[in-house]
Amino acid sequence: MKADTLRGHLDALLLAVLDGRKLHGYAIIEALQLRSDGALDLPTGTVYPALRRLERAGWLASEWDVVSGRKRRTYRLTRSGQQALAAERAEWREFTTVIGGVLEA
Amino acid sequence: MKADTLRGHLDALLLAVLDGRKLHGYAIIEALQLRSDGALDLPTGTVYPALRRLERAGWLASEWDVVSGRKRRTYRLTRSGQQALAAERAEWREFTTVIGGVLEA
DNA sequence: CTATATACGTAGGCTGGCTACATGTAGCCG
DNA sequence: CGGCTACATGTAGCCAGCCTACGTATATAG
Repeated sequence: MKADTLRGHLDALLLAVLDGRKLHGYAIIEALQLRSDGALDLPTGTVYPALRRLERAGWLASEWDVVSGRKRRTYRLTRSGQQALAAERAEWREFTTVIGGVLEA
Repeated sequence: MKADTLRGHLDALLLAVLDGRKLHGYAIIEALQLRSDGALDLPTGTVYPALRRLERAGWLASEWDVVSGRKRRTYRLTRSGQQALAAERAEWREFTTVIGGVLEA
């Protein structure tokens, strides 16, 4: 998959992977690998800044915890993050309808 | 639709709209509007440079003609443009499967 | 004691579509 | 006939957003 195609959909992926569960950054990267059968392997330099951005936007909340000596910042969706996720999903459907419609006409 | 989501899919759109017919730049923009029910309204500063790039890549060929006093550069798919379009379509299907799979899991 | 996996983070670069601008013709409306 | 809108092509430079490359640190296996 070309690298640039991800653009504009990163937020949706991060929100979706946190839907209904709390995960820390490293686990988010692994979860995305799993759910995509290895197709998505996001670098930390992409994911960590994005998570902080989403937190600043009020869509995620985080707290530190320590698991076997290692510090983790664990993220969860906020109420408004849930709404943002719903909006992102709607936009995804519209996007695929529009582009897909042109490609398969 | 967010502006940046288009990134990485523009070539596919342009190739697809030229599949089986010849069109000039202005008509390409209109054709994309039509096929997308108005959702896609690409600026000329996006389309014209992209067409020249695709021509340099060997995927399009163009020729000038004059219709009622106005000059038009009319584009058509080359053989290798056809192949590129097929590849773009395959990539689109993979892309939507991967991202859609994560969003709707 | 070294390698690997786990874990977080930032600075700066790159790329590709967009904004803004420049140019010109045809046809319509008042 | 004068101005406005639609038609038609094109470039220079900006900027958002993701990635590359780096830096830091602990736990566990061999």
